[in-house]
Amino acid sequence: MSDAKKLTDNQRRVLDCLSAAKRALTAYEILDQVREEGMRAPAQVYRALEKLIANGRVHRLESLNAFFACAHDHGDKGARHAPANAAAFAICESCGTVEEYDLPTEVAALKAFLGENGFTAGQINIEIRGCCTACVD
Amino acid sequence: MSDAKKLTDNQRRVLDCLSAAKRALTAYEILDQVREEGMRAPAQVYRALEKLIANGRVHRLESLNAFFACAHDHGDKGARHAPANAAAFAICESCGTVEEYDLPTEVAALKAFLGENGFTAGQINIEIRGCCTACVD
DNA sequence: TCCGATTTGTTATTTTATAACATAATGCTT
DNA sequence: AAGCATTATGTTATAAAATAACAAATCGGA
Repeated sequence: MSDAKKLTDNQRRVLDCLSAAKRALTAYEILDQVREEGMRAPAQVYRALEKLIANGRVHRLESLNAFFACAHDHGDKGARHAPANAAAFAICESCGTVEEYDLPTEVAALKAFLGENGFTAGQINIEIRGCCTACVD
Repeated sequence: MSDAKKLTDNQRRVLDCLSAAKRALTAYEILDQVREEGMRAPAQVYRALEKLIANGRVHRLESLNAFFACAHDHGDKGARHAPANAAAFAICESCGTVEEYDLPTEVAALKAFLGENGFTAGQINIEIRGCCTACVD
């Protein structure tokens, strides 16, 4: 009873494309790259992304309207995200590189704070714009 | 030498519209409401929003593609956000209500953590989807 | 009052994302 | 293996969100 869902061909194409990038790609950038593999329409890409996101294999970076392959292990044995986990994304505004960080402590603190204010937290999204190590020179 | 910028008529119209809402409004929802006051085109709304965001009077909620009036005091004397501050937005998925919370401690911790990883943090965006007090019943 | 900078109004276009629907593939259950 | 539901696919069209470009108007300080 593994959580791993077998990916369809289209989902695999989209995920491979994202995994090969260090930065986030828009749906249309992905489409450009998978066109030669037979995917022709935006809806096909968006559908694949929808599933990949549901599986925890891809994250959507809201502030970029773009998508990023999850840094965690999602091998065929399927170690997907536990729902309680959450990540923060550091986005370099110079080179576009994205780093994903796990912040279990910080996220727990945030949920606790919100809970005290009567808010039941679900999906948490943390995105930080800035400048990465390679670009500070 | 106040930080307060005097708002233009269009900026005032857009801000008033947002201030009257407890939820975030999209640019086109704003446009619908200010049409009767003479604003006709998306570009006019987006331009007003751009300035209001730069002034710290309005926040953009990235995960909604929508805009929200800042909860802080921005009277004519102009207490705008210090750049170091950051906020988190709790978005109720049931009623759409948005609550803005200051999280100076959490944000400082986040910046420190990123700094240790060689990342210089700029704009920080934290958005939490969930369920508000009024909607848990 | 003059000059530069900013704001405005406007039209057109780009970018991002869904709707709708017929067909095809997949995975159970028997 | 046959039937049946579910899920995925391909396709066309459209909606929603944001920006480009440019001429005209307005604002604010020397």
